[in-house]
Amino acid sequence: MSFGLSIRGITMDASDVLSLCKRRGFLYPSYEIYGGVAGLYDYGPLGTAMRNNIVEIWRRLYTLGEGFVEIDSETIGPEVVFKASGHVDEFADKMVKCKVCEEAYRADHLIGDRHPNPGSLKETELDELIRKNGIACPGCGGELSSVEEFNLMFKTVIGPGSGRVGYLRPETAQGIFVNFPSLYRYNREKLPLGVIQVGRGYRNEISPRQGVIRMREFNMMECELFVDPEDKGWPRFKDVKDEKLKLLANDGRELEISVGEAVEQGIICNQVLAYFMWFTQEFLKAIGVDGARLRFRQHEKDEMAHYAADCWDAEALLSFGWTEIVGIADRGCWDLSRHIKFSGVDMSAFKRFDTPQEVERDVIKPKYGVLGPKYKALGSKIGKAMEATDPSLIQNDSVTVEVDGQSYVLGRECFDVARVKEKVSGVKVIPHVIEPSHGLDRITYTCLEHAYTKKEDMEMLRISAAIAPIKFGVFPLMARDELDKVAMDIDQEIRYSGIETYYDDSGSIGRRYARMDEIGTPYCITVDYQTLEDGTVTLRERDSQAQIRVKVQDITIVARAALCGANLDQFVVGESRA
RNA sequence: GCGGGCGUAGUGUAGUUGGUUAUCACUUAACCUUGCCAAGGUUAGAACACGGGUUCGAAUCCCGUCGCCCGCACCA
Repeated sequence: MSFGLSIRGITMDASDVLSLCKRRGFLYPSYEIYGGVAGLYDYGPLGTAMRNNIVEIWRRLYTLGEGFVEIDSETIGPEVVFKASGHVDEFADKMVKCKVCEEAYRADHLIGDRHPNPGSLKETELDELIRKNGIACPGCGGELSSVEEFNLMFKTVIGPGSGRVGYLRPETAQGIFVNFPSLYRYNREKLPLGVIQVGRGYRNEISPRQGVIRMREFNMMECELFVDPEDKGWPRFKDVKDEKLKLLANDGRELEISVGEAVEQGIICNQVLAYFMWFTQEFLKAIGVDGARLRFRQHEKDEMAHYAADCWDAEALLSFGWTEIVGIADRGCWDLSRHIKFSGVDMSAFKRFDTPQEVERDVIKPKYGVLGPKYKALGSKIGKAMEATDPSLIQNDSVTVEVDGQSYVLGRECFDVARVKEKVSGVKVIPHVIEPSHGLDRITYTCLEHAYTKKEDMEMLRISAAIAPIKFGVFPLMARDELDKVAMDIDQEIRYSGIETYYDDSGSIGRRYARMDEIGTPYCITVDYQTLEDGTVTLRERDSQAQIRVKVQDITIVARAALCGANLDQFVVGESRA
């Protein structure tokens, strides 16, 4: 594919990156002293710091930038939540496999109409039906294995004894949906309402592979944006409509196109989805994901999740191939509708009209004076039922209502039809949900792999300064003659100003620079003999290896300016060094 | 779950017709040295995945377990 060609030449072995990550404290395989567990990884000191930086940038973009709110919901949920979300049925498939061709099938599908409700059967019952009916592999006719449940959610029990069945959440999203009524009230009953959540999700993957790309316990940053279903525009869309996106549409087209055109041409189904695709792209670039190795791929129609109306994945090119790191879906009203159905709670939003509308309509007015004597105690019940009946249902001058399971036909003598005026100040709508959902571990790993460079056995991470776990290395050129003391003071001053540093006085200066390069520290400050004479130090930039001299007294201001990517010329004293 | 491959210091490795104290490099730490990009020296630390068997003797052969990697399948 054409996006691949532009990056040909960057060949990467994930094991190099993972090896460095383990060696330098970014990632450790979990429980390694016991042999490890596939699909579980721990973040080391540097990995944790870096991931925290990514989360903080993301959080600020959504809360400060877009005015969204953040919540933190539980990771354990009762079964009904995941019945409503569809995960219980989607996850807990009863599977059989052909012993010959190894094709896997859903057991209940194979039963077909040999049973009225195959989906309700237990494994042993399914087994029995398959054997009794001599059902074989539909593909090759081979013998089938016994039925096994493939449950990709971690099941648990809430409370002692037999308790309630619960699951570890497979996504953070449901925690937002179930809180929608409270959040909507919090937002003073207005749409749009954006809610974000950062947290862990759990999926008992059959076969986790590829390092942190598919984990059994993983970190997500999810946003659920509730919008008016009839208005999927976005106020800031006009500001970004000329920005470019690289798209791989599900009609097979690959194109680089502006956000505005993509919506006009119907490639992306609405403004708000397109806006957040751009927003996602900017976020990813800001933390150091390589734009040349980033694209958006539209889900195939049959690939689309059970809830999605349209879905685009932000994919990064990694050594494993193009890998989904963010999914941006229009989930329509699916989630809220399901929770309405399962909980019985009204989770609609009230869409107030600008001016209340007067609506005239006909209503049935029962004549209680006639109903009472005729039906006695049932009279008022029948009357209420008649009031609730639409006058268009009147047939042959009579209306039929059902009360306590009994039908009553009421003739014209029992009611009038009257025209009434009603004030309607709005309508109830079920909000639609736009969901940018980020795989935090995959994003973190992408930053590491895209930052990884190797020159003649020298490995380094060109991590963006914004997310680098250590911002400044501080060294004395020699650990003597007071140089170390001065360097320690500078180190402390920068740390106390809120910037992460690493003090190092062991080994040659080159080795110390190399150590910092390897963990992606963008800048190093070195105290040398000139420092003692004129109060200046060298500031060395990682990628260019260029050095400038700056005043010790300016050091925290310079440090801050450097991290913001500001031009440092105004701080330079004397000659710079290549 | 199936098929294949593989488990030796933090990392990468040598070592299998069974044979003394398990090789080398990098890394790490301490000291010396070192006036800006992985210099050098001395010393130190650190490994045969686990369990059982065969044998006078097992990293090496056999059996089992566990784990990892790759493919198949699965992937909301």
